[in-house]
Amino acid sequence: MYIREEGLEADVATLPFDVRPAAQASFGDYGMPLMPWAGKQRLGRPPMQIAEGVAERLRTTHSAIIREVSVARPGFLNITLDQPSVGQGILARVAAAGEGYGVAQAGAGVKVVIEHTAINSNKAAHVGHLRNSCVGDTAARMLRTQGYQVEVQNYIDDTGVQVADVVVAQELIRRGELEVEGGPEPLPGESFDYYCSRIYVAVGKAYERRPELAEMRRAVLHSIEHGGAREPDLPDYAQQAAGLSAAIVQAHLTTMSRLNIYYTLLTWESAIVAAGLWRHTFETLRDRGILRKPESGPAKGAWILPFGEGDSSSDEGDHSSDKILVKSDGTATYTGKDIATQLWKFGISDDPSIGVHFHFLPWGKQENGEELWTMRATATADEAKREAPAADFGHANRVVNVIDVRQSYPQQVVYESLRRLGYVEQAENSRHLAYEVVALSPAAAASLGIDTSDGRSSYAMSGRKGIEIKADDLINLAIERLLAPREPDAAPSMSRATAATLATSAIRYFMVRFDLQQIIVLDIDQALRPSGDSGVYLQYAHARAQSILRRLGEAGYQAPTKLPSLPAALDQSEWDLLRHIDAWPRALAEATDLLEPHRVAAYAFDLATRFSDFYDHTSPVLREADASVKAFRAMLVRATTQTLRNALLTLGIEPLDRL
RNA sequence: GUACCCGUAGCUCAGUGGAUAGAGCGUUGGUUUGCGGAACCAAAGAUCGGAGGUUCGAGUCCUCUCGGGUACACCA
Repeated sequence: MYIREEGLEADVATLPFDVRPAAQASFGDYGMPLMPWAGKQRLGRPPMQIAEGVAERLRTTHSAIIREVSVARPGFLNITLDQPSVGQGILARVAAAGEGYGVAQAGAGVKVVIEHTAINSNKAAHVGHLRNSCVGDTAARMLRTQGYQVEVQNYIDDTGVQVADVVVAQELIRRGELEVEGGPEPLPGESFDYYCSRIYVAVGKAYERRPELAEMRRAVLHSIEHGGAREPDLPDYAQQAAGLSAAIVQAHLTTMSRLNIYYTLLTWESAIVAAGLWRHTFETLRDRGILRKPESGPAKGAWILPFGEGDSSSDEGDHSSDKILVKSDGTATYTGKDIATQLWKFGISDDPSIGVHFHFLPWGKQENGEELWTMRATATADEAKREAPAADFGHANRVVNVIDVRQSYPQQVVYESLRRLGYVEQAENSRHLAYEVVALSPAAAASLGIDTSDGRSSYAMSGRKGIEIKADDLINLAIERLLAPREPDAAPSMSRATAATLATSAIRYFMVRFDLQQIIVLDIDQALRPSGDSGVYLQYAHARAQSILRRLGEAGYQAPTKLPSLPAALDQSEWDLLRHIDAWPRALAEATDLLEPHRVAAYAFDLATRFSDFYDHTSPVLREADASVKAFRAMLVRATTQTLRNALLTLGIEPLDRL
């Protein structure tokens, strides 16, 4: 309008409309820099003059929601809103949307397969895996709010040496040849995955002392990878390994369900190999001339994917930038099988003529009531009756792989392979959601008996060496700390169930509140702190708000569902709270587009602090005499709980109504 | 060697190229009668690792550099 009236030649669409919340309350509510409009390529006049001009036009429109328009150097347009009318609109929107406040349809009709957790099936989950699962589960929940159809897959590498190692450990224990810290038998109350972690560490030490065990390890691994091929007098290692993997995965699922983390489908590396998906993928890559088989050099006899600029050498020796997909003994590498899995996720291996067929069978009901499915290469006639159609799984438009940042290079190889096979669109719709690792603080490391006298600021975990904090241990410790009386003589103040929910809140919040590229140096006290910027604080804010609503109801007060008008003057804390509630749908949509869960955590914390502000700066709703003020505040509290509730659910935290 | 990530208050971290860089923890001092104090208020605490550059404007973008981490395996 300004441009037209001034008779200026400019394409309005090219001008940035960069409206943002004001940096300071004294500027107004929203600000918009008009400096970018000033350049010679744009309007060609000083920014202050433009700002004055636009401000004048805005003033003369007499909009109901704008109370004041001002201008500040060097060219900001500041807008102060009419609080009663804008606030009324915000409250009405939240009330109308309810649980759907923040929900959008940007992803309608788009199927996303998101893979997370993916813990090797030979040991218990540790806090590093927890970050993966919490980030992945939160991302899945975020995607669902935007209308995406989300399938959560948990990929289990059940064929590698780590599983073989536990089988070797069991065999050595049977022969009475393995020394295990804590004893070779499961301890009373010890879960199976914990027991396996223990004997896994023990067998690792045994390998160092007894090099001749390498032969046994190789035999077990070969048996697992080829199934059936075994000496008649030896145990069936393949079957033993399969049973082991299933039991450990079940233990992982139990751990994750304590944190409200659930899945749609378990995918197994053994099934991908057994169904011929890997063989088909390999043959396709080979037949299209994408692979090479060097006759000499370090990769002699292996099938490689040429990658990068060729070979390079450094002080540490020669490196090939090629990626080996098939080892010289004919077995596939991790990356090779990852390419096959990625193709399947997109539904590319669907063609019946390929002959790759998976059976999808129920694994069991999860605690959230949803069925978990598993994927197998074969099924008995009986099982086939319970099978789900293969079309229900995979066939994604977009694939998200939640894997730590150290796997960036292999992931890049996977996506590049898709591209070279001609699946350019699928390659572009593949996303490696990379996160940094969890390391241990010196205090945490010392608690595991590690020598920290070298003064390093953090210590890497290692499941192989037993240097790790297990997920269940952290959860249990959190519960104990919450149950511990705050005053020396006081009785426990909450039930065990409440403490468990709070522990979940604290841990999930802690695991996602950092930027993904930030290494988390885990300090137990910091992670489980129940005050300040924490999941527990969010729960208290929510419970306090709920308690106000509950007591209003008990007093027979019926809050109106619609307000004829708001009080003319709002308290600053009321206005700040309203504006932040208003920001939720946009904050959630942006966080989801960027797949940055920490933004949701930050939003929830900001909302909770603004509610606390409001709570402490206004007189109690319960005793409010002025009917219109009471109605407004009751609705504001209701809108707050609704928004906070929606944010907590997105974070996978079950909101508590009372503590 | 090559590539990527991190460096912001004593500590742990936020921070769309935009106005006076924000939280939590810790420190110091406050808040009883009023809806749950695991809360709130106030104070102190930052030449955003360093040097150049681009820009009307840089913690944010570019180049160089210093410190820390990771990857470049027929491991997983």
